[in-house]
Amino acid sequence: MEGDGRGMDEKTKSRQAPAPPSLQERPTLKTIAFMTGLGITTVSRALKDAPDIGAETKERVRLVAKQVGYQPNRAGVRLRTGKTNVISLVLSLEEEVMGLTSPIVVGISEVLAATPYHLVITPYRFAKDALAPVRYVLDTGAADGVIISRTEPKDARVELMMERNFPFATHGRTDMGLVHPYHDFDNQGFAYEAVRRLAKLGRKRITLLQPPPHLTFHRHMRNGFDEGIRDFGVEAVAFNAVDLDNSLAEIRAAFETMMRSDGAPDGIVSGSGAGSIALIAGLEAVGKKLNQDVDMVSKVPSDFLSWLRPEVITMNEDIRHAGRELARAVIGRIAGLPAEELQSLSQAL
Amino acid sequence: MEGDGRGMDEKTKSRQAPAPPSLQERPTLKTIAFMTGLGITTVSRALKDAPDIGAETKERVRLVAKQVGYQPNRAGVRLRTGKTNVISLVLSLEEEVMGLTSPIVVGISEVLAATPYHLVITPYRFAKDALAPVRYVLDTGAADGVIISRTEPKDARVELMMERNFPFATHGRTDMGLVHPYHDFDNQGFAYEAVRRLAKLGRKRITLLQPPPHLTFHRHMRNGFDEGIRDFGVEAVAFNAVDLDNSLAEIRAAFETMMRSDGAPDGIVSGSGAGSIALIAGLEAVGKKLNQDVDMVSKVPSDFLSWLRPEVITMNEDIRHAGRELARAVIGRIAGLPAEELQSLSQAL
DNA sequence: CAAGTGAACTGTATCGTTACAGATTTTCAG
DNA sequence: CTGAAAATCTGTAACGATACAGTTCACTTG
Repeated sequence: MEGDGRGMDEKTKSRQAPAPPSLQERPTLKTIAFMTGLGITTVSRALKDAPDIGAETKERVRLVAKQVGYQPNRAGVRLRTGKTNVISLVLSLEEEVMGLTSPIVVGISEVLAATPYHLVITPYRFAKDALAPVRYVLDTGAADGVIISRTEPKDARVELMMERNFPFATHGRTDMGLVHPYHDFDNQGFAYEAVRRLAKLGRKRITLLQPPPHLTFHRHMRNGFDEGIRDFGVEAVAFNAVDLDNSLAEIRAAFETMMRSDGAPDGIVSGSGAGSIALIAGLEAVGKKLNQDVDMVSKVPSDFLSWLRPEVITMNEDIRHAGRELARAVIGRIAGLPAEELQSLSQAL
Repeated sequence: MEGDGRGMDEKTKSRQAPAPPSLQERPTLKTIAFMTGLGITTVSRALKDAPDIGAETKERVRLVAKQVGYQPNRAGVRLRTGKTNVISLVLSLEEEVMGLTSPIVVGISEVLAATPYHLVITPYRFAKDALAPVRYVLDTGAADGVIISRTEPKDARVELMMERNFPFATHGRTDMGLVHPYHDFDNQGFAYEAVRRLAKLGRKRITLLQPPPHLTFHRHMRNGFDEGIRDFGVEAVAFNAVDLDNSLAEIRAAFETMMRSDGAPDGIVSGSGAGSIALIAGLEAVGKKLNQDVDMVSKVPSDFLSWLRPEVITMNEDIRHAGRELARAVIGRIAGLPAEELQSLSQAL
């Protein structure tokens, strides 16, 4: 077990001459101080490359520190300075459709690996509790920075963190006139391009499986879609019964109903890979065929859909990359870079 | 920002009569001590329900603590006691096939939410570095417990943590004669049942897309498969060119080759949903059809495969449940429960 | 009524680190 | 050679919590 403390005070040591630190334990500043004959403060400052420490001393300290494998005790630093070296990824336990979470986590981890930051998952159960985990982090100082997703145009979390001047990055943009770090996928571009391709294939009546209306990227995707409809002279078919947050079963059922109706579309734009699966199932349930009765363009997180339904036109969203960008953004914010420089948008591959 | 400290010492306070804690800041024991007129120690012990504190006092302290929203400072506790209240999930950044990570994380989070534990992701990049993150946690005391996956029969990580008597749980079993907490899916049962079903469908020549040989569940799945082959009087077709760790493209290519060869199988057992997709692609590339030329049974993490290829017989592995079990297991271990009681095996749904 | 007992409470030191205010030595201008 | 400024280095206190060793004080008990 072990590490930071022992949970038991050893016999009180004489106050003046500090006993030599046990060499068995994990090295601390005291260990290095003892080995170099310097004071603890000096060692601390030497490792920080402070200007009032001699060059040769710094070298010596660094050498010994490396030799004994010194790593600052996180609890000590945190207690003294308030710096946690933690980035918190705030996750909804509900949005468990098709695990987009994994690649984000991997992307973030990749970037954090080269830093002293640890990644902590801070979950919340229901959409209405989204503010709670953020508040928790702010109130308890549990992290130095936060990454959130499922961003809304007027996002209370963003507002709160801006107000407290707390470093964060959002997956998705907001629309409140507040400048903050974000990474987003160009959903507008995606939807526009999707409509273009369908139109080019001769499709006339196009529908969209869209994100839930309260999320920002609903607007983006919707805008791109609507522009496409206008620019390419095709017709939009409303599909508002369900959105990407519905279960696959619900999407399938709703789409099946739609495809049986009179005004069934002949072109489909799907905002997610998982949703596409449900759409395809619904489609085929009514006996229609891809590339024949309808065409479909889908945003996908990986290319597995192409393996099973090569007829679907896929546009790839690199979520792992999003994770990397988000991690860079928060860290940049913590380092004090201006938010303007920490915004990025990525295109479909 | 903030929380734990201010990174700046306020003007030195008089030593004897401790200044009243600022009411603006986050409450500490000192705050409660001041409000109740008790000593800091008393407050601490009252909140711990120590036997030497009066019942009425405890009640008073609890009330005030709740009132001001007291939450123990994690850094303080950690520094003093070594207890981190952190569970570390050690993850390979490579095993990024089809994100099984998400549901595990969600499952763990669900359980930890009701405890003071936080979930920290500790990644490692390459298989050969698997020991490094575990060593890191042990050496730095970064967590109170660890969860690992991709367990091997002789697993160096398990050995190390057992030796140091460090609480952990493994996703998958080991085979070293060491008793430790684990959760595992019954891969043997799965493979046996899979063969049974294929045999029942009249399939005679059956092959297996298996896990990489160094992982424990390779043996389990293999054993179940081999037993099935024996018990149901069918023939096993070797497929050793690739395993579940290969890329989908590689699996597909290898399988295509196999299906073109003389001894092509007519029944397939697939150890993963992602692998199945590659197999199906390979299969169809050579013009063969499911339910016709071949039948296939696949272990899947969710039922989306059934949506696109209902012909495939699927057996569900509930990975989220695995996450929950693993979290319970580590916590149980930390609480001192015997390892024997913290082992679980789950069947396909 | 002195001494002992137990209940209830508290002060001190400490975990590892860093901010701050010295302390000591060296170096030089005058 | 003197005094002051640099250049280096160091002790102390504090962050918040807890283990330990008391301290108080009301009661028993003989």
